[in-house]
Amino acid sequence: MDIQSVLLGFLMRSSMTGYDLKKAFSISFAFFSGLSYGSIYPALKRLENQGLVTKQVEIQDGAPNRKIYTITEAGRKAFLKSLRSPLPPMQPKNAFLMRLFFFSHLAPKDRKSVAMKHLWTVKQMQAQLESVQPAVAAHADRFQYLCFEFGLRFLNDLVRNLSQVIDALEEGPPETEP
Amino acid sequence: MDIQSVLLGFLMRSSMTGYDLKKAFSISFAFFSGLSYGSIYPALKRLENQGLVTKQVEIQDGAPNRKIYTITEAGRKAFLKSLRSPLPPMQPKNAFLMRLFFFSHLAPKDRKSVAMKHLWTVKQMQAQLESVQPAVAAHADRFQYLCFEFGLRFLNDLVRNLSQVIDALEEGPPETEP
DNA sequence: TCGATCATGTAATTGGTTACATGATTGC
DNA sequence: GCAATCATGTAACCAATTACATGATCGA
Repeated sequence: MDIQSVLLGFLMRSSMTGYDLKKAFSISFAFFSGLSYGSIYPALKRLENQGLVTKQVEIQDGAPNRKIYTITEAGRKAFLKSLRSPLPPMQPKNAFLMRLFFFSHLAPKDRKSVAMKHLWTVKQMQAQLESVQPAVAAHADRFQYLCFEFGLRFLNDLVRNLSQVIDALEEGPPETEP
Repeated sequence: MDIQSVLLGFLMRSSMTGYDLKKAFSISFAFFSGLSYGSIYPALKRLENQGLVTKQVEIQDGAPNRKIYTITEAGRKAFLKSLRSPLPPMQPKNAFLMRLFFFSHLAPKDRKSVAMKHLWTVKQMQAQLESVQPAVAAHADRFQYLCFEFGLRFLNDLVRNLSQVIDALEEGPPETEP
């Protein structure tokens, strides 16, 4: 799902500014993605050119004028179409696996160190996601909560998987000690 | 791990051409990444400029001259350094979760359809990875085999996780039928 | 008084992909 | 005769990030 469709998805519920959209996105997708203004504002411009959203300008004094974007009928149609369209083939990129692939070039203690550090960061993510549970439970709809639970299970599985790798690392042929 | 380090990683074992490197990479990393000539050749040029590899040209008649790249001492050092360097914070991007997040806008049967199709593609990947097992067992070193096993478990877990999402989809409040 | 929040946007840069351009050899 | 393999490289393009630019208001 491209950025334009995501923005349309949020605008399905209510009209918003680019700034609001960034916040909504950060809260909801913090775990599995990210978005910056440098991509949001141009995307909104494109959506407007394509007639998928309309813009109302609210004049402000101190700050820049707020530009509130509202989804159009065409926008709703486009969003629903993209929501049903086939998912692109996924490639689970994994920086840690790249390292592991070349571990033969590393001393045993370095291998363990790299792997353990990675496991630790994953556990950090896990803790962080768990800590958000009350907020999610309060605001998410049924499907958004399913996303959250998917994330929890995903990280749980990842921790188990990495732990097995680390175990296998330990079991390795005992290297000659000095 | 950036592209340059990966190329150095392969060159640690033996000298190769850009063409060979692409093949080596495709075989080893097909599951979790991809690389094209459009990034390999420029990367080799950068590595050469930085003195991390040297180039020997083998004159050929029909085809373009083969350019065999060999890693230097500086290259080995750089590779080992990058292998031990901290992993960048990972973000498990997931196109399916984006969809799921907005599922409330979809009819129940469309939800199930999208989710089932995704599950099917993941199962395809799983089957494909399993089919490569003999080749991997024959050529991979200990750590490369660990990568392979990680991949198998990863896909297995993903299938379980998605199945649970699909189950929850079915359990949903019965919508009024026409 | 300092940082956060509100609010917009552009320019430079990154890190890739896809398509284009070339052309001989080998196996089916 | 046609597809695949060998072998290099560039140019156009794409989607995104980061840094830059601006500036008021409000709470600790």
